[in-house]
Amino acid sequence: MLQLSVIRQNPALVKERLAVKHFAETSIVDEIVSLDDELRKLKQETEDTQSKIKKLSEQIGALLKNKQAEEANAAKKEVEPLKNQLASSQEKLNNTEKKLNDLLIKLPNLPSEKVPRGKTPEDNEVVKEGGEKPKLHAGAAPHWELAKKYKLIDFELGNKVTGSGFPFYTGQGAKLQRALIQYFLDFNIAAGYAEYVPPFVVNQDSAFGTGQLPDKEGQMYHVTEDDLYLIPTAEVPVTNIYRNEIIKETDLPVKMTAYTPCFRREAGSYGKDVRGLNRLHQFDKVELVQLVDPAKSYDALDEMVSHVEKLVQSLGLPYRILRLCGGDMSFASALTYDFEVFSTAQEKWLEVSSVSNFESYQTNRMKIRFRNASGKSQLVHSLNGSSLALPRILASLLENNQTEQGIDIPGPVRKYFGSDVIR
RNA sequence: GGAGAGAUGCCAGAGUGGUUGAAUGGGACGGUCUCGAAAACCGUUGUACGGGCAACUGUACCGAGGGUUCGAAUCCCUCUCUCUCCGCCA
Repeated sequence: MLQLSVIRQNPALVKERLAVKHFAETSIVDEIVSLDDELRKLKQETEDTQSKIKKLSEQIGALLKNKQAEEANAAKKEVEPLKNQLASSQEKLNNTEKKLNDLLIKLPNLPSEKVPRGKTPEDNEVVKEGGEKPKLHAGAAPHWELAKKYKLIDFELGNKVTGSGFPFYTGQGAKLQRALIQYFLDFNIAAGYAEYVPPFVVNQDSAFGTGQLPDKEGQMYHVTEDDLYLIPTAEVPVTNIYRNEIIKETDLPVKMTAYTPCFRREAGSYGKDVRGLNRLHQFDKVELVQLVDPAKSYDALDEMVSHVEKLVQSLGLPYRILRLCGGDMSFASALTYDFEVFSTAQEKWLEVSSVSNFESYQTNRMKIRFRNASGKSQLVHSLNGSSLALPRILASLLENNQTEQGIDIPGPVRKYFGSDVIR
């Protein structure tokens, strides 16, 4: 969530920035400012009363030690009305605090200066295009047909065992999936990211910390019996590793990578986009997370974008990088770059990575801080990005690399896959 | 799942109602000493929020949430987690 101090210092600027995200309820900002004023007054009031009670209690203690029972009783009488007063101002304080918090949670992160204006995906800015779109032979097939032809993925079997959106990867398909994961992880580790295998379910606090709750509750699978959520991305458990921690400045930047399956209910999204591997309820992804000094977070973002770009390039896929417009970016993000690869047989761009700087939006919820040079604790900035989401990479790879003889495996993946081609 | 024990500062570990934000030891940091280092000695060593230009100051925090009391780390209740034993099991 946004830092209260930012809102207090410049409510007008906050409103102006929120407009870029097409966030309409700007009156919330004014409400927050006035609730904050009220909160400080109540706090002062409460603390004054507490202070008085504390002093009297100390006196009572001293009196009793001196066996001055009568004086002690008199002092006790004095405390009584103060306690009533305390109870009532404390109740007001709690109510105000809760109201303030509820409103604070409703505000999305402020978009950075670089975010293009605009409302829909068409307004996203293409900042770069790379790679070659291949010319496919006549009769080239979309990936779901190739998957069937080479027995790589069994969608029907997934339907039978679980339901739609939960495919089986079989034989060479399973092996290719595993090879890609391992290649991606090694690529990240070589760039200084520490590998984790996190839990695939998280508790409420963690889901709240990265912004999935309360905003995107319907997006996650909820294990009600234990009140746990299946992770929609490794970002959730991995970023939460540092929840409520103060990181040593010398340990920054913290760079982490993790492979996990991701579970998304995708409620209400059916139709043409869900064909084949395009949109699944369970998919594999290798994720990057960084926790950095706030002064360096945009450099870190650039570095992550270029890291992911190198990875995509190494696979030889045609790609483009988009800077998301205010209307298309996520609630918690300040600036997001999406990577899309071209799926030649479908003639469609598929999103395979989303790299974002969340500034202090997540870390303020999670209280992830570091101690700065002057000894003060300060929120770090959090960033994350996919490197990469497997199914759409697989889809694009199958389609773009198909020949009449088989499917070519990209150079760097061959040693993991153990072969140059799928036949 | 059953029985028992426990949760205190960076760590270990005292503290069972009254100057306890918390003994003691270790670690870390600063200093003295040294050519340098070790040892020894001295000192410092929490977080959050509020007030103040600042020195400073108020409040809260001893797993979490409630309660008893003039006063709670300390007593009571609920929850969570950890450990030991038994059961089950990849």
